[in-house]
Amino acid sequence: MNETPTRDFIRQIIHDDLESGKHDGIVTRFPPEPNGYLHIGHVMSICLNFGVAEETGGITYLRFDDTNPGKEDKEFVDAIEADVHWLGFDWQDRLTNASDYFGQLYDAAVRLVEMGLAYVDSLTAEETREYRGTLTEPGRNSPYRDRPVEENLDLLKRMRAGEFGDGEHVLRAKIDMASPNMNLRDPALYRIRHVSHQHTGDAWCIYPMYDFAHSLSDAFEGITHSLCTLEFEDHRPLYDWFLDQLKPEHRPRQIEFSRLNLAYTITSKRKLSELIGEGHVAGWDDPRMPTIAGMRRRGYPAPALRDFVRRAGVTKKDKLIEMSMLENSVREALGDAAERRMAVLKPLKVVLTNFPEGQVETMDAMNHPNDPSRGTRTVPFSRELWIEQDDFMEEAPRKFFRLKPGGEVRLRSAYIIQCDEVVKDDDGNVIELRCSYDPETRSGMPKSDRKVKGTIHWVSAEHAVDAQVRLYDRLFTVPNPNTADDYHSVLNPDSLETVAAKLEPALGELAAGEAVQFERLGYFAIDSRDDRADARVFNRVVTLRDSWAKIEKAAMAAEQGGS
RNA sequence: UGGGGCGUAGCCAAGUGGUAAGGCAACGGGUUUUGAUCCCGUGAUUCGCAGGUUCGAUCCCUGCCGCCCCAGCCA
Repeated sequence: MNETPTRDFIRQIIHDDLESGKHDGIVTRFPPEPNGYLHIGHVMSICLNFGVAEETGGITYLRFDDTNPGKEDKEFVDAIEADVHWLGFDWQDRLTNASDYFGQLYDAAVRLVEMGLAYVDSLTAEETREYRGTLTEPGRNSPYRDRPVEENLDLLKRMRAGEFGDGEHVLRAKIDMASPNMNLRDPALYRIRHVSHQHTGDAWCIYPMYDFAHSLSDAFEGITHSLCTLEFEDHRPLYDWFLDQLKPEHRPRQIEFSRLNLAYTITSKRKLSELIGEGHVAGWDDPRMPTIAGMRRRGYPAPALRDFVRRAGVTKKDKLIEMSMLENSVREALGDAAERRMAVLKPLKVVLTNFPEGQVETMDAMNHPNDPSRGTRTVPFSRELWIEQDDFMEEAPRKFFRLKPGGEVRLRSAYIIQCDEVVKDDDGNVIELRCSYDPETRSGMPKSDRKVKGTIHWVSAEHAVDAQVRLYDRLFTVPNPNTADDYHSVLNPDSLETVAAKLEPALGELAAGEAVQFERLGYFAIDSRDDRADARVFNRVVTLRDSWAKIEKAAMAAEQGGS
């Protein structure tokens, strides 16, 4: 897997800044708000910020943007740290919080007041909205806008001292109420919130707003390039305004790139949280969730996620990337890494009528057919086997290479068998196949290379390990659930199917965290939450590509086309 | 109808004055004891549209069209 990034427009700017000597080293930051779990969109930002620093020998801060106590939680802090580490990045001792700078931020606010560039406003929230104007009409100055500096200073000190209730006053920058850029219409700098903060406790009852805190925190940390998403583009004039007025030692530059959206998913923290609350998924780490925790539990390898965002690229164009691109990265990573095993998801009994009762043979199966150096494992073989229901068809089309009445098929790493008799229950359902095996066709024997069209997987019934296997599909039925009137209406009711599977014995001892390929089916990983030694639980990471499914689908479409 | 962005194949994405890289998907074919992997091959007379400048434009200019973001004391 190629992890070398192409030089996107941001890396080009950084390259140029190093070349020109504008900067001697690069400093970036990943600044999540700890109010939810990280998702696939954040992976892009993490890889960009940490990646760009790694590539240039620079450094990256993990800074929690904790300016809004009440919405933020320690659980999210811990999850975010775990997720960033798991993705493969290390901030070393550079873990900071916006709250670390509350003192400096307050001093900066006082300075703005002293410079006549900020004032305490006493309008209500509703009044403020009315005064702000609209997209097409300018706003009006607040009647409190021209309070004298001394009065502002006094009021600000008393706000900080806790003399006022929530919402009574707010500190605002004095910029331009007629600006076509709404962000410049005297934005709020501080609001009163009598809420204790996870880090600062009750030391403060006024908290800084994002724009003010972010711009200055970047400056305090010596961030050279502050990379964020497109919706902050028209905040940049404000970001720069703080730097222009306060002239901190370091001057960071904000650069915006487009968010990464994945088809058939949503990344709104609010909606994700609702899915959990309403019980549509089991939690933030449900394997169907587009969260890092969910994808990890599902079994996506971290390198696959990194590869995926590298291939998606960094640009300013809105993107909605197809699921197949992510799946390709996952399959590519697992194709090399995962050892092969056999498992039957929907079992159908096969009895080998000419195989001695009670006899057990031991087959050698390759752990990785594309890499013989990874050795073999033994698989028991006996008179009664399980095969996949889908691998038998009573009335099969010509192109069906699997088992059919009177037909032959090869059992992977074992013998060639022939289907002699189909046993049905009273309702006509096929419940058992009576077959005969050809003793001369055992894998490795001279006659084993006899030409047989199909090869299917199997598990010896008496040796099979029972397991629950969870088959996941996309969470939504439409590519862009965000455009639906109500995303609930496009939830995929079949996003999870649970089956009672039969596994080859070796899978009973598989270590957690190790993904394997169930041959002909897909990649599977042990569920980190529900698996037990005596009750195995596997998650399907992703299916294998399936050209037979395509042929079937095409055939069905042709039939319906009514020729 | 204010401001800020963006428009290159179904989805991503290079190229930015010299005659359209690459990946994913799709579709053919070959190898194969996974209908997997692997390998080979197929796609833009054209870069949102219309004019203009130029010997020559995806790239420069003008106009138009479409999509996204902004009216939290959220981030």
